[in-house]
Parts: sequence; C-alpha cells; structure tokens
Amino acid sequence: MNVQDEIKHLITKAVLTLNLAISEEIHLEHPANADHGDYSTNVAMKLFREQEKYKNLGELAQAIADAINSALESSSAVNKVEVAGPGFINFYLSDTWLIEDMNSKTNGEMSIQKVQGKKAVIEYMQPNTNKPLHVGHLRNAILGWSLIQLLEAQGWQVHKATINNDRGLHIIKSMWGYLTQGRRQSGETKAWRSLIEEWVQNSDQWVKPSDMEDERLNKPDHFAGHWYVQADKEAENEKVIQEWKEMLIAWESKTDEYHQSVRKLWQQLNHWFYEGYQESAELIGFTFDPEYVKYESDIYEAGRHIILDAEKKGVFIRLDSGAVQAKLAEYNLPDKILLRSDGTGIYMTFDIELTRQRSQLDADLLVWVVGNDQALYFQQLFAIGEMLGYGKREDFKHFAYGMVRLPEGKMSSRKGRVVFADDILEMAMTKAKQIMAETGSQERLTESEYEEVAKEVGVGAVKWTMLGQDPLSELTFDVDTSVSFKGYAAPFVQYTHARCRSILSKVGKEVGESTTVQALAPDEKTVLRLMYQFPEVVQKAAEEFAPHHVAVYLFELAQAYNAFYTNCPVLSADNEATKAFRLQLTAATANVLKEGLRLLGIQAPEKM
RNA sequence: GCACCCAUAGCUCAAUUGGAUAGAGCGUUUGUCUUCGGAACAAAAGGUUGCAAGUUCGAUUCUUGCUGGGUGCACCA
Repeated sequence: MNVQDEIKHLITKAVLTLNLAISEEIHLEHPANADHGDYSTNVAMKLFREQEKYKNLGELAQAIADAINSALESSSAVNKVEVAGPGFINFYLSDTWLIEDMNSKTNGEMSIQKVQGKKAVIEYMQPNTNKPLHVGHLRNAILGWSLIQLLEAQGWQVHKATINNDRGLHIIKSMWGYLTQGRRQSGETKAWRSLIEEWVQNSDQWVKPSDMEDERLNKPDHFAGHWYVQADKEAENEKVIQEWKEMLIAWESKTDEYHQSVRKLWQQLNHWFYEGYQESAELIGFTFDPEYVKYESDIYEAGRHIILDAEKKGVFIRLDSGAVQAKLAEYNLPDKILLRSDGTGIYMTFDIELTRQRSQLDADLLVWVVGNDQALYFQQLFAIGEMLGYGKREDFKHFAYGMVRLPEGKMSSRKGRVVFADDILEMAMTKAKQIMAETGSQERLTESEYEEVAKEVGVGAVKWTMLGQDPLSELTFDVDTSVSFKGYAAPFVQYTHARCRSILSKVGKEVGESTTVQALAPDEKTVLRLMYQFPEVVQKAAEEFAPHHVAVYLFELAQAYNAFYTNCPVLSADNEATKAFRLQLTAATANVLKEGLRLLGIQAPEKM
C-alpha cells in the first residue's frame, strides 16, 4: 500500500468511528506551505454540511484528527496529524518513512504503480515527404515521445504509430521543381513529359544532394524541400498548374503512359526525404514500431472503398456534384466532404482507414498527437468513426498542443517564414559546446565525449523548451532566447545530475545502506519531501497528457538538491553515518533526476 | 457570423483540477567561495490573476456576459 492509500485508509477509519459517512472520494493534496505538513485533506469541510452532530467546523475537524491520532500506531509513515486553517487536517510524514523511501530510490526502485494489460496506440508525427521537419514537428515529436515514455512507465503496452503523407500535389511540386530546375546543364525549357523521359534514361544529368553548394542542402530532406520551394514560386502560373495536375493524374492512374516514370521519380524524392528524416529522428531520438508505420499512398485506396461502401448503405450521402459527404448535424459539427467529385481522396479518406485499422486492435487507448489547429478536424474524424461503428467518439483522443509560432507571426513554409528543426538543434548544440568550453568541460571529457555530451545538452535544452509548459499553451519560439541553459531548463537539471555523479564517482564503490536514522537537517528534509512525490507526479503527467508536470518537478528537486549541496558537505561530513546518509541521498537524487529526464526524452550525461 | 483555444509580476511560464499568505525562471539590485563541479546558493524589489456580475465556508480555477489575442469552419495538406 502506498502512502496516499494508507492515509486515506486512516481517514476512512476515523470517520467511521465517529459514526459519519464520506459520500465522495477522499481528496489528498500537498500543502503549498511546507509548515502545513506533507498531505492535507478537506474531508472535514465536505462532511460538515452533511451532518448535524457537530456545531462548528473546527470541532468536527478536531474530532476526526483526534480519532486518526489515536490510531496512529498502525502507521509507519505518518507521525503527526493536526488541524489547521479553516478546517484542513494535515498529515506529517515520519523521518523514518522518508528515509526508507529514499533508500528504495537509491537502489533504483521508483515505486511507480503499474497498470496491468493495458494497450495504447499513439500516433505522432505526420510528416509531409516534400520538406524537412520544422519547429512545429519538433514539438510534436517531443510531446509524443514523452507521452509514450510516461504511459510505458505506468505499465502500458504502447504502440508507436505514424503516418507519412507521401502523396498529393505537394509531392508533385517537389518532383516538378527538380525535373525542371535540377538539371546540371539547364538547356531549353521543355514540357515535363520529355524531361521525365530523359531523367529516366539518364538521371545523372540531374544534380544530387552532394552537388549542392549550400551545405544545408547536402542533407537530402532539405534537398528535396528545396525543389518544392522553387516549384511553388510558379503557383500562380496556370500553365505550370496544368502540368502538376497532369503529373498527379499520371501518378495515380496505372494506365497512364507515364505512370511508371512518375512513380520512379516519386520514389527517388521520397528516398531523399526519408534519408534526411531518419537522420533527424536519430538526433532527436524518436522511433516507431515498424508495423505501425503507415503511408498515405498505401492506404488511401482502402479508405476510398470504405467510404463508397458506406455511401451505398446510406451512412454518407452523395452530393449533386458527385462528392461524398458525411452529415454531422447530430454531432453539432459542420458536414465534412470525404471524397472529391472526381472520386479522388483527401486527408479524411485515408484517416478513416487508419481509424478502422486501429479500432480492430482491441486497444484501451487510441491517441492522435496533432496540433490544436486540427481540433475540429479530429472531432469530425471521431464522429465519422462512430458512424462507421469503429467505437465511441470518446474512445478516441486528440492530444492537442498549442501552435509554435515565431516572433514575426505564424510559420508558413510558403512565405519562407519557417525555422527548420535541424537549424534549431544545430544552434543549440553550438551554444552548448561554447558554454561547455567556458566551464572547462574539455578537461573532464575526451574529444568524442565532448561532442556527444554537447549533443545531449543542446538537444535536451530544446526539448525542455518544447515540453516545459502546458501543452495547450502557444509557444512563441524566438531562436535567440527560447533555448535556455540556466534557470528552468534541461541543462540545469542535467548539471545537478552530473554533480551528483561526480561526488559518487569519488567514493567509487556502490553506496551502501545507511542504517542509523538521525535528525534530518532542513535542507536534507526538503529533498526527501520532494523525492517521495516522484511516482505521483509521473502518474499525474501520464493521466493528464502533461509532461510539464515532470519538468516542473525535476526542476524543484534539482533546486532542493543544490541548496542541500551548498549547506551540507557530503564527502567531508562530520561523521561516517552522516556521510553515508548524504551519499545515499545523492545517489537517490541522481536516480530520480535521470529517470525523470528519460521520461521527457532527455539524456542525463555522467559528466558535462 | 458560428465553434474551439488562450489571457496570471517588465518578459517567459507554474499553481496539486474549488483550498490556507497566487509561486518559479529570466531581467534588475545586493550578498555568499580556504568547500565535494559557480551551468551554483541566499536575499530584495516586482500582482486589483483582462473587465463585470454570479455560485459558497473559500474562485486564478466553475457559470454567464463583455474586451483583447490565436485557430478552425475547403472537393488544401
């Protein structure tokens, strides 16, 4: 039984001995003021209105507290109960229990309660294969990854899913741009059909990523994106738009004379994208389960058939234009087109197939990690899922997060106002290196360690910025100032962890258990009183889809440890027992910080 | 026009889902080093929680109405 359950049990028993009954779940909280104890309950206030025995609230609260106090021998965790303020009953944990709890964390046991047999599918990252990842994708990847870690820590079996948007006009544009402008020797302007014939016969006449002078474009996903930007400059040109449409038809129609050629070029550009995407994924540190990696090009056809079948059964309706539409008035939502009048699919088309696939997995939780701007879209998708019998709307969760914006305004790749993920990460890593150099990291680290740690610190700082606040709040990302290395930031926590490891490395062998329980110094107690809360914080973060709770907690713990560190010498403590205890505390702190950072997807280097 | 999200210290954000004196970081000012990693620690200044009502022992939190910002309402992705 964990502490919270134990305390709730004490309360329930006490209330029963007074011949009263609690009608709702007992709510425990941590008082904001440390003087008010470790846990607090408002049951007396709740109960007061429902009874007549006690004339005033204080009397009732005191009676409950007295009843608990008289039964306190049965509890090893609580050593004092008091009434305070308008009727709160406050619980004070015993030092013995706090130290016991710390010892388990010294041994790496985080005491997180696990659920059994729960399965979740979490979709995150929906990249378009025509351009490299930007800051918005970063937030998506980081929040998604953290949510996965949090659920796994709670015992969930999590399937990491993604969908690659690899078909449509946007890809065609990249292809067209490359075809018309990527030739080494640009000759006369030709129509796309003759160009693609020449490309198929001799693709060496066209440039490759390594040929580009701009270093950024050597990375293949940026290379692919470059041609998209070039092509899009012609977006007002009717003749060019006509070419794009023709290419799209050739891409779709197997009977088209140029189908094979267009597909070949499509594969080449996708290949470049995935090569660069994979590199970014490794740097950021996210992966997917192979059987849950889906491609729009593979599944949109299946989506079409679902929609057409359902239309025949009268679930959807066909408009005069020939398009198929879902009527959503009964859900209080605007109607949604599912298939164009020419029969081709849109986003919703393949998302319906994805939803169908996942609904058959017998999962307890299906999550889509997508920006808040898609809120209505997902309400519509979930309603349509319900119409098709895939489950109830409430079974599907949209984990929405606020937009990442730049100081100048909304990001738009079309207007060129976009910041690439790679650029931000690189700047952060450069800044990390610079700070590390100033603080003498090179004396502690080998050259390759130095590079590796700079990566962990720089990327960690970016991740913290992306998930350190409420997911729904918008994030104005100023490249120069947003990625912080001090204060509320990943490097502060990483630094504290490295500090702990440094002390521990000086004693070499494993830290043994300290058996004697001594009076705790105030700074020691502050650390312990935070430490036991770790499992609660993780649970809350997982339940609420809110990784920032973990970040806030880690920051507080690191602060508390640093205060302890300045006031309480460890290695040169007054006596051996104190030294042993403080080493324990140091090891436990290091373990919690490292585990907490891991849940956020952030590394905790031993030295930095 | 309708729907959703947001509004808290100069700036960026917390606030245990209705709790006790609304807390941090950055920035500003001032301290701490014979010490285990100073990317640190301690302190000061900084608030009518956008505005106005309501609900109750108690409201940053819930309700309603305003104001201001964002997003969405495509046969785009």
